[in-house]
Amino acid sequence: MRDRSDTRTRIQEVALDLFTEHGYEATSLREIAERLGVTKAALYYHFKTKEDIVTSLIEDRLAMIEELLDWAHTQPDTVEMRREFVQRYAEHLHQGGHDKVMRFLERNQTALRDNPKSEQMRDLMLHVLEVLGPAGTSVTFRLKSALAVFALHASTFLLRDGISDEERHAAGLQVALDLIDQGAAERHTRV
Amino acid sequence: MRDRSDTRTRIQEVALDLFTEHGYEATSLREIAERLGVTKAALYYHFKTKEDIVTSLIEDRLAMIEELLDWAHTQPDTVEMRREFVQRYAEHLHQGGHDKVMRFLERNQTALRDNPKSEQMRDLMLHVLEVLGPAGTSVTFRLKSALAVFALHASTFLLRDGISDEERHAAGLQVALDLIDQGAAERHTRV
DNA sequence: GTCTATACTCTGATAGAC
DNA sequence: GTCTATCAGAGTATAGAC
Repeated sequence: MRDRSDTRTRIQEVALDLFTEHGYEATSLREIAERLGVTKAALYYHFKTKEDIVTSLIEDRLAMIEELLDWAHTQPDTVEMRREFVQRYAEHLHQGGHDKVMRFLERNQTALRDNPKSEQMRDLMLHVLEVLGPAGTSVTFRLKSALAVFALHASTFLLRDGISDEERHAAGLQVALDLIDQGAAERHTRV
Repeated sequence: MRDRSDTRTRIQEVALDLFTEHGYEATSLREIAERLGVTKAALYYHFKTKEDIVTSLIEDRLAMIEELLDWAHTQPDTVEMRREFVQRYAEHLHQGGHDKVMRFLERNQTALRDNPKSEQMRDLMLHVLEVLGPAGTSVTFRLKSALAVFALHASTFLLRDGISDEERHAAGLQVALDLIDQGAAERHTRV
């Protein structure tokens, strides 16, 4: 992956920024090219289509979640496992800009709904939610599990004032773990 | 507002559906017109621009949140007030399809970022978060307050299986109130 | 209040020179 | 690996008939 050209990487970075800031559909290839100081045609040398840029952005992230899910399926279904799962998830999320990718996907869910890789991501995220809040458990339990994941994704931009990214991540993780613990207490109180 | 023509209302309904499902930018006026069985030009009789359709969709919602914020500012800053605030917010949200509007806005944040009414909504939502988790309180407290609001917005589509909308709303409200209560307990544990 | 017809702009994408 | 030139299609929007 690192033997790719520098331009290719720069295209990915600029595209991710613009897609997240202005939206996928609202960002034209002309805009990306302009910010890079090249022409549209140059982009087409590196990526066959606009959709291909998105695909390249998502792939690493998909692999990481798949790996994490594989691990979870070898573990017993306990609170400790779910805590550990959330911790690993958070760790991976803040590596290699994967939180940026998740933010991009969240903000462009609808525009990307026909993108195969994006569908795959939605599918994997449902599996993540299934690990943290299996079907058959109470509604509030499952909702809290989903919120735990969202807390990790959103802590970066939900907390505004002058605090560092590390503090944001720590707060997100703490709140997520709190939600997991609460779930454990009420998990079987109603179905 | 009810003295408006039926066609106008139908345009709003179809537009909201398509904007939410396929995304704002990805939805063309041709698509909306086709689904309604009219021509593009007919749309332009009722709305001056595509952006105007969005504006008309948001207005009611803006008024309701403003009203709620006005109420909050006459109240003392206590846990009871915040619980009451959340309950009223939830009630308003599920009236007149306002949850649909919020979902549309959440899913199209980026595409709508230059829309004045959408900016106004973001601004009001920051005030809502400020009521529930004032600046100066702990980071986790504020994050939980934000998650409480998100729980209300998201309960409708975060819970998939065969449960009714009423059950979804009830679960969302319960989880939101839980988060508010927790915040009260830890509010001053750190700044 | 809704139509047809049309103007104009921008989009993603391709072909072929350097 | 990047360029110029160009394409067809779709976008929003307008003018004017009915």
